[in-house]
Amino acid sequence: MSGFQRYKKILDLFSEERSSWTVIEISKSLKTPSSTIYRIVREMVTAEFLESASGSYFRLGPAFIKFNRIIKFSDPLVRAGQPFLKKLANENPITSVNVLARLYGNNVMCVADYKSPSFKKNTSYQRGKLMPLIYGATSRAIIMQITGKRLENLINLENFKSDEDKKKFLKDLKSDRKKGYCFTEGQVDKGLIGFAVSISNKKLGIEASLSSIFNLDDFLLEHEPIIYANLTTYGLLVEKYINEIFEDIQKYHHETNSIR
Amino acid sequence: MSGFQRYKKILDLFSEERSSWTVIEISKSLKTPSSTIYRIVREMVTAEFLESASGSYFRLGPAFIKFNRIIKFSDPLVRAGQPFLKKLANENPITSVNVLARLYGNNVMCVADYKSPSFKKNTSYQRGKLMPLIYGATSRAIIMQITGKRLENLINLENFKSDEDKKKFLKDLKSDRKKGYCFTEGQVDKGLIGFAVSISNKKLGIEASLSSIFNLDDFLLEHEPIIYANLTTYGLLVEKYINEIFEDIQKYHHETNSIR
DNA sequence: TCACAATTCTCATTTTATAAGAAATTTATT
DNA sequence: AATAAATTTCTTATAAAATGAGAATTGTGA
Repeated sequence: MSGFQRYKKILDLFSEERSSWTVIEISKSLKTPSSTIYRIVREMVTAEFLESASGSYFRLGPAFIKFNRIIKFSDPLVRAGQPFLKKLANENPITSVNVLARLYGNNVMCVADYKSPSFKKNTSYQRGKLMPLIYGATSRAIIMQITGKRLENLINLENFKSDEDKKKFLKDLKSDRKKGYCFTEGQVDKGLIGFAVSISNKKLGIEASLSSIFNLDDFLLEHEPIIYANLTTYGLLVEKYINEIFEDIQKYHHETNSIR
Repeated sequence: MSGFQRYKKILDLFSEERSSWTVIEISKSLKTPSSTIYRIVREMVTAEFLESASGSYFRLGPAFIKFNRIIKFSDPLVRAGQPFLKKLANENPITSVNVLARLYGNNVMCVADYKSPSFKKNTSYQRGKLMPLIYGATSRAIIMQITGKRLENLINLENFKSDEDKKKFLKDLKSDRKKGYCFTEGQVDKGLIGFAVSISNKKLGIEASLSSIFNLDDFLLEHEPIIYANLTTYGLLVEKYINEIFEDIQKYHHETNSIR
């Protein structure tokens, strides 16, 4: 264990289910002497990546809240897309969850979400949540914009039930790519149906999607055209805004560089 | 520069105003050879604490979104208090911003916020934002629960305009502590007025506050009793729920420890 | 395709981390 | 209040890792 991994391994122990650990527990879990862990934890507490709670427990520190905020207010995708999620929710014909998600390494992560107030069910679509790569429209609209070797590598890391499944998946991907949008039913949460469009910006390295998720019970076929129209319109707008933000950033860096 | 600081120094460069940096820029800024920075940045990209953007720029990575989410769904204060912010907003006589904040090291940080939809003005009260320690009711309700040497140390780090100011501050603190609630006007944002109550849990090491912020223009004296009643009622409820969550955590750790 | 910028690699040297156990401090118990 | 137990820090020789200069490689835009 060396370099940043030393710290990362400790942070990775913390989860929603298990959000506080003692040094002894960490030490046992990582098979590392407690004197070493004490020193490392102390460092991380100083840096506010951990904080000490009661009864010699430690939990994740405020640094994450702080940096999350910086991302939220500066990430071009979130900045451009966030405002449209509420609009989508209001204009969709039925109650919905609306999501911006993007590819991070080999995972799809939800980076912003807005649920209509009347949407009661709990869903997997919440900012920060990792989504399965090959299930759900949200993810599909992301990977359908990826091709060639890169797609192959991504897909090879996934466990398909059978080779048939994999072939079908790739075939669907191809036809969805042509259409420019996609939908899936119950792949992530039972009783939910999702529609999504791709969002991308090559210069910023963004491979993302905008999606609306509905209760299957509420859904009627006649809703479909409106849903697609909304997603397509707002999807394009988000891309346009991302581009504007990109240009702002360019200009800003140009200015600050020339000042120095 | 050693240990975790090595990484922290780099992360600390990123801000809302300047959210992407090239290796060369980092290297200049930290006066460290670029070959070293390249290595460190690579490590952090692997760990998803940074990610590469376009044009050889790097920005904060998805790890922060992930860990922020874990905190949001597991921090006892946020879990207990979040649901009441909306209720407060609905039951307050005038449009308001409602905030849970807590002491982190020498800073007060907002950890949850809910703005009534009709509240138009932008405010400093947003999750993740650091608040000044000695200004505003939000902060006051936190430090008024701290006494003795600890209070002295905290206060000594602050820059008061004069010794008079400092004395007055300490005097106000004392009387507010007796009352159990406090209010301030325009100390953080001009034209806003804030009311707050203390929230604490010794066992969990939580020193926090619940506050409602209003437009000064909307405010009438007759609103005051209702505002205080709401804050006090919900404040107590939040403390009660924090306690319940604490007991759940206890139970959970007891179970998981006895299994091993 | 070429030139230039970005990134990785190599390696001798310096610096830092490690872990066992002792010491100190804090917390719980009688 | 005294004692016991648990938590945390400190000390140290030794092992391991980081550093940085420069070379080598890769990527990129005209």
